[in-house]
Formats: sequence, structure tokens, C-alpha cells
Amino acid sequence: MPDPSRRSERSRRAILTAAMELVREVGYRKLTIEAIAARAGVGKQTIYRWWPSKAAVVLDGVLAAVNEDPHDLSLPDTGDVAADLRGVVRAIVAELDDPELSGTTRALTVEMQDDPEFAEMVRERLLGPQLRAIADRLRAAQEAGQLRADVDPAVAVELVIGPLYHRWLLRTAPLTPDYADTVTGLALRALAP
Amino acid sequence: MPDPSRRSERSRRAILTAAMELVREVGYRKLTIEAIAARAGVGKQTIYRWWPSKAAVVLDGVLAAVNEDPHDLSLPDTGDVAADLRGVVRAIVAELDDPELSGTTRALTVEMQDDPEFAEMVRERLLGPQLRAIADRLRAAQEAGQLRADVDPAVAVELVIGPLYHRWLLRTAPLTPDYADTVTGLALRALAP
Amino acid sequence: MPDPSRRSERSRRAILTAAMELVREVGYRKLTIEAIAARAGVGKQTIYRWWPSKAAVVLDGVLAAVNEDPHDLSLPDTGDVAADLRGVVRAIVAELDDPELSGTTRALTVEMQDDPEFAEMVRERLLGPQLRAIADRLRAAQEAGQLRADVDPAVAVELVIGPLYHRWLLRTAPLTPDYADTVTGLALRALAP
Amino acid sequence: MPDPSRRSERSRRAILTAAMELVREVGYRKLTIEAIAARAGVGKQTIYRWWPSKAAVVLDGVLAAVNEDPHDLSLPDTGDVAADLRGVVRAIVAELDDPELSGTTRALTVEMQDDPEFAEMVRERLLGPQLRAIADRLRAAQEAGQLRADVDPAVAVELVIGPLYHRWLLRTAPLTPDYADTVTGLALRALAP
DNA sequence: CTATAACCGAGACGGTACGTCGGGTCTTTTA
DNA sequence: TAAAAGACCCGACGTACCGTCTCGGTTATAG
Repeated sequence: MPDPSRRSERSRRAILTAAMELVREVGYRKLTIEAIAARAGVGKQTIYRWWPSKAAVVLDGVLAAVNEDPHDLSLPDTGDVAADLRGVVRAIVAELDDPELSGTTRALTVEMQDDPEFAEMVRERLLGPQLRAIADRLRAAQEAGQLRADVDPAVAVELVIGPLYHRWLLRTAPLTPDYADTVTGLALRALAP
Repeated sequence: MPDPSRRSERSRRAILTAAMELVREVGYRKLTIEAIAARAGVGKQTIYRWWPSKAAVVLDGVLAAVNEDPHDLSLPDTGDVAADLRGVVRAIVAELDDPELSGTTRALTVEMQDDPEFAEMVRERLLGPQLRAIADRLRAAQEAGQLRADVDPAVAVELVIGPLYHRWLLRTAPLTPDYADTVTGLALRALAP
Repeated sequence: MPDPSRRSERSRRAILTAAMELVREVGYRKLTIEAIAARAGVGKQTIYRWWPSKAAVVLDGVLAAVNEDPHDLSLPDTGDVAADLRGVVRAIVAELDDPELSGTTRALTVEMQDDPEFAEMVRERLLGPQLRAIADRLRAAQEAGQLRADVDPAVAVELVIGPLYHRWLLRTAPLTPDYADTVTGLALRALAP
Repeated sequence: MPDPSRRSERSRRAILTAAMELVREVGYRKLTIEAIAARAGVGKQTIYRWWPSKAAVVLDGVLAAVNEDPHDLSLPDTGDVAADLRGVVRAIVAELDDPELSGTTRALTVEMQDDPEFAEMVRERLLGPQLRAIADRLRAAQEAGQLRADVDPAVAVELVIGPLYHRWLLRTAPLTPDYADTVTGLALRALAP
């Protein structure tokens, strides 16, 4: 309904900034649209006009932060899959283990559970590209004969990421670099030709 | 503070029943303490007296349902790890794929994200026993020389469950029996001696 | 500030028409500037540019309707004050009793209560002329010796109109032609020489 | 729906007090339910639970103020209708002319215009008794042969009050004690036997 | 015959208040 | 003394309009 060409860039940025600050300060659960509007110096309607929910605001905030430094998502290809994979896995574990960074990620994951449209957005704009980057590296390794060719790269990615994700969300045990390496090792054994 | 011996069993059951019904009808997100109290014909205080949060009520409801038919959690040991494991994994996938059954599980998982005490409860009373049952079977296989001995059984369990869990929560792809077998197969290869 | 010579006659009429329609449809209380603008196919600013409030718009609407057929406000002078007065009073009562017509009049009266500038406008442009017309007829009767000369004609008018007005606004009893005659009779007795 | 026996007297009084204070401070138009709740230290719901509108709150406030000193509404009967009537009319004019006192009265009158239920309440609980008190005195005078018997006392009251009311609401001229006496004199002449 | 200034439509914006919902606490009555 | 009932304070919700503010576009005098 609203005309995006009329949209105030100033307000948009203020809202995203305020939202990210507040998430850090009070947590996603206690984040309210009213507080975002107040902090951003914006009317509530301006938020409701452009976002369907606070989750969508936070997603945009995360995406803005991610795209701010548009580091290449794609993995290095040194020729050594094991090393390359170990690198990302360690990085992922580090990020998940950082209470600051993982707070919003938890929030997004939570929100995906009962908002299918939002879930689709997260998958498309945030999750998909990250998983695809890893899948691409694994596919290259398959083509180089370093990994079995009869495994769907997407499944291969889940084999590595799944365990980390499980431990992260359920907090059944600490997420350590060692654990990252252990999981990487096991996955590589499963995928060995 | 309250004296558990004075507790009304009738009210307790009515509350758990009402909570489980309502979760099914409106979903966990729209579940309210007020609605539970109204449906159960109970004062709100009676709920607040015995449970710290609606999540705790639902957890008790789930546990009551699970323990109603106290089927043995432990896996069969036919001597064939692969077959035994494939069995549970398929069962788990089936349960996760059932929208009715997995609704509350999603809710519990969600609630664990920002309530550490509740998370501990879920781990102790619901999750732990289930994971331990699988770990036990894998340990037996290790001792029988069918699986590598140098992998922590808990980690081995995560290797199998993690991917399912990832796909279930993020809905990146459908959870099928085929997928269950694929993951089982890959995990077993990783754990092979 | 704005230049009246540039004013769009088309918009002016559309606004007044829309306002009067909406007042009839939803009542003055629920009348909004936004609705007027929308109905008139006009930007809100165009209303704010030319009128200080929605009350002023409605007043202009009423005046436009009244002046559309520019019937002479002045009372007939048949020589018989009683008859002439009874005529207007009946007409006034009839108008006040018409729910359609009196709706906007009520609105104007209401708005006068807390907007002195607007009140002045109503008095000057709508109310004054009407009251003066009656006062003029009574003054003529005084000069003809038919009524006491020591009563301010304006006060005399209030003596007749006041009771009608009271009953109309407070709805303490129905406004009937009979009542009109009763009040006229009493007033004439008070004013008799 | 709510059970009046459970009602908090403390809250009721705080709300009425806050409402009357705020009406005096900011006027009826700018009076908001939120402000009343805030000033009274009360949840908004508590107001909505017991009153249908801010007008109803103010009416209750006025009634509470009026009934606080339960002065007899009935007029004195010195045997001299003229004197007795002149007394009340002067008192009424004085009250209407007091900007402080008449503020709420104006508000109630305004609100009556588009809320029939509220109008009925005002008539029943506030206006009726006052008008009836005057009517009673006039009826006594009729029975004593001091006034014409063929005029409905209620109409007689309107003959006196109507003009004051008209001048008060439309502010066509100042409301002075002199005017009170003039109107009283005219009305008595009309009602003379 | 432009150009430059105004009005105009549209509608986004910062705000205020609305009336509602539910949370968690407190109070009253009943068993 | 637990429990039912439900009023209470509170905070946030999402909506409706307010009055102000751009934004292009279209007239319509003035150079």
C-alpha cells in the first residue's frame, strides 16, 4: 500500500539502529515496538507502515549489519577441503558462542517457529546464502574427487552444521573450537570417497 | 511457600488438560494463562502458585502425556547397530514431521532460548533421557567393536540428531524417512571403526 | 498567507459537499478532516489551508446551503404581531425538530462552547441575522404601540427563543407546534403593553 | 458484567477527584482517560470497567461534588413568588457566569448532544431535580392563586430558564444580575393571573 | 512564450490517545 | 488455608486522526 519512493531513509536507519541497540540492551523478548519508536524518534505508525512485525525489523537490522561490510560469504578454496571446512566451522562456532552476536540469531530462529512468512524471509535472505556458500565449497571438493559424489551438498552441509546447531540451541554442552574440529573430522570421514 | 500436600489434584489435572488442549487449538504463542485458568475452571492464582510460567505448565503437560504410557525409552539391541539406529531415527523424523506432535516440542525449544532455568528442566526431564537412550545403544556398539571407540557417544548422537533438528527447525527441506536413512547412513560411515 | 485569487473553486465546493454529506452519514462527532479530504478527492493540506478547523468547514457548508435559496430572513409584517410571531416560532420549532436539519445546528452549538473565535463567526454570520430579523419585527410592533416599549427587542427575542432552545438541546420534552404556540402566547402576554 | 460489590472505593474516589481536577486545569476537551488514570494512579481498565465514557466520569464527579454538601434543592417559600423566584434566577445566573463552575456544565450539555443514554442520565440525575424544584415552587404559587393555573409548571420553568440558557450557551450578551431580574419580571408578567 | 511561483493531489511523517489484552498481584468469599 | 473468582495496576498492543511536511504535477500570471 505505501509508496516506497516516498519512504524516509532517515527514519528507516534510525529504526534499525534503535532496534539493534535495544535488542542488545534488553533482549529480544523485552523488545517492544513502542520502545523502538521512542528511541528512534519516530511515530509507531512509521514502523507498522513498513514492517509487519518486530521480528521483521530485527531481521532487517541484522541484514543491514551483515551487509555493512560486504565480506565475501564464499569460502576460500585452498585445495584442502579439510582445512577450508575446519576454518568456517570454527568461525561459526565462535559466532554462535558469542552471547552478543548469537542473541539476535536465537531471536530470529525462535520467531521462525510460528511465522512461516517470516521464516521464508530469513531462509531466503540470511540463512540460504550462508548455507549455500558452504555447499558450494563441498561441491567443488566433490568435483575434485576429494569427497564422495553421491551426497547432496546441502545434506553434507547439514551434517556439519546440524550438530553445532543442536548443541547451540539446546545447550547440552559447551560450544568449543575443539568441538568444531571434532564435528568437522567426523563429517569429513562420512563424506570421504 | 505453598504446601504441596494441600494441593488439589483435580485442579492440577484440569490445568494440564486445558493447557494441552489450548496449545493444540490456538498454538503456544496465543496460549495465555488466563485462557488456561478459564478453561480449567480454576483461579489464575492457582496456576501462579504451582508453576513459574506457562512454559512450565506445558512442559508438565507434555511430560504427563509422555509418561502416561511409560514405554521404555531404551533402544532395542538386535546386535545390528545400523538397523537399530535407523529405527529410532525414522521414529524421530516421523514425530518431528507430525505437525500435531511437534507443535509443543517447538514451543519448548523456543522457550528454552530465553529462560535458562526452564531450559535446564527440559534437558533434565525430557531431552536428556531421550538422548541418553541413543547414546547408550551407541556405546554398546562401540564396546562390541562395531563402532570406533574414540568418539564420545554424546557427540555421536548429535551427529545423527543434529541434521534432523536443523532441518526441522529451519524448514530448509522436507523431513522424510529417506532423509532419515541418508543421515543415518552418513553418520554410521563417520563412526565406522 | 494563501492567495485567495488562486483558490480552486472546484475543490472548495467538493470539500463543502463532502463535509455536509459526511455529517449526515456519520454525525459531526465522527466527522474527520481525513474523511472529508478523501471523499472530496482533495489533499488534506487544501482543507487546512483555507479553514482553521472542521467546525469552520461545516459552518461554511451550512451557510452555503442556507444562502443557496436566498429567501428573505425578515418576517412578514401583516400588522398582527401575534400571528407573525406565531409563524416564525412554528417554523423554528419545525426546523429544530427535524433530526436531519438540526444535526448540524447542534454541532455548531457544541463547537461554539470551546472555540470563542468560531463562536463569534457563528454569531455574526448565522445566528445574528436570524435573531435580528425577529427583533426587527418586535421593534416595529413596539413602535406601533402593540408591545411594551420598555423591553429591549433582543431580550424579547430571547424570551421566545430561549424556551425552545432549552427544550431542544436538553430534550426534556418533545418540541411540538402546540408548544410553539404556548410559548408564543406566554411571551406575548409578557410583552403586552 | 463486573461485580460492584468488589469495586474499590479508593479507586473510584481517586478517579473522580482526578477527573474534576483535570477538567479545571485543561478543560473538558483536552481531558483524556489516560490522564485521569495517570493522575488517579489507576489502570485505564479500571475506568473502562465502571464508566462507559469520560463524560460519564465527569457527570459522576459533578454529582459527587453536588451531593457532597447536600443542600436542599427546594426553593424557599416566603409567600412572595416574585422574590423567591428572583432569588433562584440570580443564583443560577451567578453560577452560569462563573467560568470555573460553568465549565463542566457546558461539557455535560455538549456531551448530551450526541449520546442519548448519557443525556438521559444527566436529565435524570442532575437536571431534572433542579428544574423540578423550581416547578414545585411555581405550582405552589399557582395553587395559592398568585399565578395563572392554566400553565404547565414545567413550561413556566422553561420560560424563565430558557432565556438565560440561550444567552449562556450562545454568548450573545453578558449574563448579569440585571438580566436575571429582567427575565424574571417578564416571566412573572406572562404568568400573572 | 517561457519561467516561476502558487495551488493542488497525495500521502509519509512525528505524535497523542484510543480501547483492548494479558501479565502478575492482591483481596474477598466459600468449602 | 487452598481454591474460585475476579478486581486491580501496569505496560504494550495495533489503530485512528491530528496537523505538518515534502513531493511531483498542473495552472496561471509576470518577465
